[in-house]
Amino acid sequence: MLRHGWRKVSIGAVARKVGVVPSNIYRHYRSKDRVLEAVLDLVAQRLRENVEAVRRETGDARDQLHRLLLRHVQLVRGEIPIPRVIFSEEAFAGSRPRRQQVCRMLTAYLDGIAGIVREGQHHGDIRSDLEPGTLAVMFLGLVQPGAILWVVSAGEFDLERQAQSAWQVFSEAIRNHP
Amino acid sequence: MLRHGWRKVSIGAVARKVGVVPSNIYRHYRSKDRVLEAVLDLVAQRLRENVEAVRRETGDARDQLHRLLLRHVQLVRGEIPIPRVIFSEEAFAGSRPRRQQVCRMLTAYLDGIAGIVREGQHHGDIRSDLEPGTLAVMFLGLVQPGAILWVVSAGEFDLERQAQSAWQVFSEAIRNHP
DNA sequence: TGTACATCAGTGAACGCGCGTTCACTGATGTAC
DNA sequence: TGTACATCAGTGAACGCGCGTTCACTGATGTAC
Repeated sequence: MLRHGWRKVSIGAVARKVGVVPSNIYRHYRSKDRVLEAVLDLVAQRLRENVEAVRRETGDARDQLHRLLLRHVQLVRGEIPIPRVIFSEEAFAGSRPRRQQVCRMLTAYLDGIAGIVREGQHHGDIRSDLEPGTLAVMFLGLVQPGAILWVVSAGEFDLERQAQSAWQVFSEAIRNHP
Repeated sequence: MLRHGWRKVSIGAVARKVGVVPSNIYRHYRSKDRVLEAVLDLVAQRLRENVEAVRRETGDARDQLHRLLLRHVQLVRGEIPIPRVIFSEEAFAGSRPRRQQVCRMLTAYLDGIAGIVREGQHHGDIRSDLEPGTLAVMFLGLVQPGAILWVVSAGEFDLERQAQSAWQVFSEAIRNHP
């Protein structure tokens, strides 16, 4: 539905997707912008869930990051194409409050990632001389360019492969060698 | 001008920027899509120039990549905000031929980066066990998430600092230790 | 040097489409008594 | 159990704005002779 970015998504398209007539959307949301708000909330929730999930699944920080990476790839490839949108400039499509919402959401996600990194540093699994914030942003960079290539190439680019290869390099780079 | 993505750029805005009346644009371009084509050509040229420039400036592959990174940051922050657009999903804004054009442009840029990596591997400066293509995409990932954060945070995020820090980690990771 | 004509960037008015949004109306479901 | 009423998701028609695009026209510049 959002394969072409939010701006290209008409209320009509949303309505059709839900099996309803366009005007009906306004029974549930004040405006198109408020629909976007709701979708962004949904994505923020997914991101939070992913961070929590990997923390439950394993204790090792680097393993947590690896799993989070795979989940992130799934999110990007998944049925809600908004994540692609969020991690791109399309974030600017909406109103100012919407942009701030995206900013908060990204910051929260980065905090979650940085939190994992910090724990890994305490446990001695991750090099302590690297700033958690920097690594968190780099972490996003492991998927993002691949995601764009995947989209632009109409699905031809092998996103999983790229993510895996990039992860090997990154994982090795941040590893603490005692 | 393109601070809000191509879809938000009206022919009127383009015309105003050039100091001309909207209808006049059609004396020079058949349609809005063709204007985008021209701008994309311009950006492709800038990317090519950057790769060529850093090859001239220094012989060391890792130094070339470092310089290219800084130039890339400048391009993203520069007056032609299209680069931001290209490295995001906004690439989808245009028609199918436009998307393919973006795809070709990115591929060419990645080829240039991979070429530098390959030479560095031959010279023994960069680890030979890493795939040049993978590293090229990773290279883009050193800037891209930062670029988006910079945009979404309305210029508050320190893009240069992030790029520099990320580069340290990446540079060290691909370095060949004899 | 001067005149006639072609060329073409530039203009303003108008058209038309897409799409977000409004509004009066309907029909089903649930609740009060 | 049955009737009256409120609530609310859902509908279709219509409005209006933004914007890409067209068109007839103008005015300056350059070229032919």
